[in-house]
Amino acid sequence: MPEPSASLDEHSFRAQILEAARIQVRRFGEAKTNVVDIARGLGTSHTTIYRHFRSKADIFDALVVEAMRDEEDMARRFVETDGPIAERLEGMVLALHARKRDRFATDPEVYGLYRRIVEERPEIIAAYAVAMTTLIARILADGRRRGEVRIDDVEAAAGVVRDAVTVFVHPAHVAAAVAAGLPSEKMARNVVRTLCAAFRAGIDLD
Amino acid sequence: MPEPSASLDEHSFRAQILEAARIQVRRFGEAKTNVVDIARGLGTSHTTIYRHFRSKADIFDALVVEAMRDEEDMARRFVETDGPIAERLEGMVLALHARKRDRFATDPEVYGLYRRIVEERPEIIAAYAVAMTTLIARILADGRRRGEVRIDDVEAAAGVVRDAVTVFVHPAHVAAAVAAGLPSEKMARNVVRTLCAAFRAGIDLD
DNA sequence: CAATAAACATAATTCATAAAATGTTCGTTA
DNA sequence: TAACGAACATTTTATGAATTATGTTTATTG
Repeated sequence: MPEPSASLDEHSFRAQILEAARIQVRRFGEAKTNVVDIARGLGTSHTTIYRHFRSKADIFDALVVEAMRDEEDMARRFVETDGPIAERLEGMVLALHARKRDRFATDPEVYGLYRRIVEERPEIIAAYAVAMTTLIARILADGRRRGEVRIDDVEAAAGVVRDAVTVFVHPAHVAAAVAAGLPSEKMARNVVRTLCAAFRAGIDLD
Repeated sequence: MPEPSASLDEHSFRAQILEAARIQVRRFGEAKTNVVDIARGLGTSHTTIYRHFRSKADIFDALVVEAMRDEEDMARRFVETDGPIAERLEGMVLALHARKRDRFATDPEVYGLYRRIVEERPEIIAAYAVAMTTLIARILADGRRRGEVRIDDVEAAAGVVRDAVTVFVHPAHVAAAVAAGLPSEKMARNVVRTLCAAFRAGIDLD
């Protein structure tokens, strides 16, 4: 470890910038948030911020990526838990849905930052999808090991779960579902139960 | 029938306006299409168009609704066909996906009109969802009648299918999948097969 | 020397105003 | 008299100058 404190400072400074940016966006919206204001919120100049982030867009991206990591951490808890995979998958999907719903309701401006990522950063979305699919696959592999399900291709089955529940996890769909007052929890539960019923019965996928 | 020809003319005039609008959008894009230009394309004045449509937005909405009806008609063919429901559901979903993919590739400007509807006209989306769910329910009911599947609640099961395949039919997802080069057909087939496996095995839904 | 901010160039945004498009009214015509 | 278009009011958008924001360079400071 050549410089542990430098790395630590870097991390905490990044976190401070992100927190200052979050506060600005929350109060004034994405459109009216500029880098100088973020810097003022930290009592520094905007030049300093550009030593830690390449651009304003990078700061906003980082806020969304941070939220995605939090979700991933939350989802991972269902991987590391014991129990029937039907319960764990259902818990994971409902937790992801609830988290998004909560963020949309309590922090709409910050939540809205997802739009840029969905439109302009497909690789970030793809990476999130890969991470989530991996977590799902671990649960399914667990179920197969315990003889709870009969799945020949765990990867393909995980892809099926990921695709089938996307509508309950994708930020745009969650926002629309909340606005429409849909019974998303019930709908998501039904989808997960159906998928699990198929896995218990056994399926052959490509 | 008081005035059959008036209604017929009305219908054909509407269709002519929509066709003129489609040509304008295709050539110059949504942003640069105005009502006067659409009227010029028909050799009439914009006032005449306003006798048939309340607003420019209404014209664009109608173009999207027209495409949705075409899709619904296409989907209905799988309801009215004989055969195992697994094949019919798979055929329906793949056909809907292929239609969107085709429209996105060959007519991107007109395809892009869906954005306004998704953002600002949730009731149109909801009506489309209801129509599609009804078609799916008819296929599932058919399968139950023939003893092909064991489903206690056909409505709930149809909702499950609708939600699970939304990611393959929603215009935004189709565009993203095409852009990313995903193997959507295979993914969709796997989802439909999984759902049908569950229905064959039997499921109890809320 | 490492981190910072002042100063700067470039890009984006505002603001005022002109132009054009949307949507309505009403007289004309077939 | 039913449909149309000319003329009109209102809203939106295009235009260009002024301002503000972004991102970089350079000098300063602790």
